[in-house]
Amino acid sequence: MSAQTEKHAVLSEQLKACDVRPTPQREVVLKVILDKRDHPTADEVFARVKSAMPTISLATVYNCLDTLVSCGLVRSVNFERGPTRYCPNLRPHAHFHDEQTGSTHDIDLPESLLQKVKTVLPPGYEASSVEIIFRGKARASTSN
Amino acid sequence: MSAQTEKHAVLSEQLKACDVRPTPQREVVLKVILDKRDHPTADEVFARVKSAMPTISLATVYNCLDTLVSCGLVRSVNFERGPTRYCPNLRPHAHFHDEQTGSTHDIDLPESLLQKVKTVLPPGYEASSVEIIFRGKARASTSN
DNA sequence: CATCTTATTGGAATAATTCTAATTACTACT
DNA sequence: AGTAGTAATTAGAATTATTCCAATAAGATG
Repeated sequence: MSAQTEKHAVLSEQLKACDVRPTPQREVVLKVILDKRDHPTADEVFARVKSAMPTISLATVYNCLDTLVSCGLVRSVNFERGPTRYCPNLRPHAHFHDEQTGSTHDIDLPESLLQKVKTVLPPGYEASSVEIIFRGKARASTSN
Repeated sequence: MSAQTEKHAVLSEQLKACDVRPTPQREVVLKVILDKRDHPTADEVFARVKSAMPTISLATVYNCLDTLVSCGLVRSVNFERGPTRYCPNLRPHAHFHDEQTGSTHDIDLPESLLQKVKTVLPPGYEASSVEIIFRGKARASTSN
């Protein structure tokens, strides 16, 4: 089995495991998000996907992204005003938003910290997720 | 001095202290945000402001909100996809977003926790702010 | 292979925000 | 007070981001 075919099979399995039909569109959307590990907007995903599949529509990209988010293969993030961004990193992590460059960096979060943070919740509050966004400046920045 | 006049004077002072001209529009926008302590969108602020000042324009509401945010009298928050919301609570706090009701609750954050959270940042990262958003369900919910 | 369901498509519709150019309100001088 | 200069407001147009819709296509089920 070629590397290509195998990679394809992996994506396909990930989708099936979430009970969503592994359509070519979903596979290619998932692929471009996993390939370049940044935080693209739907439009940016659309642009990247078009080279592999020129006939795909923007509506489908939105549909696929929503599907991938709701089955947990991709996370969506909203920094300030502006389009929703999509994130391939599924480990618990925070986002650091560099205000000078506009770039976004993932910051791994140990489970212990997440637990600690949840202790500020008054009784009766059940958090299913915790999102942490830092803003500021970073010395060396390459990713986004 | 009447309570009304005095309140007016306070708002006016707050604006001047930030080096922004205390225009009637800015005062009324700030007032409606401080009066009902929820997390309104620009449109909701516009609707509330219109009863006090029917001639105000939506563009002005956006302008005033931007000004108030940048001089630190109001905070802006972005939950998922959707319009920016504005928050009168200036104490350090997190937001709890109740997924059933859609309501948002402020959760006070002790300074010690903020410090603790910042320890996850690698060297070279300087955070000027930390935003924390919980999502989940809360037992008793009234505010938003 | 007929039927039923689900996904995709392109375009129109809506929502949220920003831009623009014209007017109005202040401020600072004289 | 009068006027030049700057800043704020206004209404509406323009832009951006996203969703909706109706028609077609693809896949699953029996």
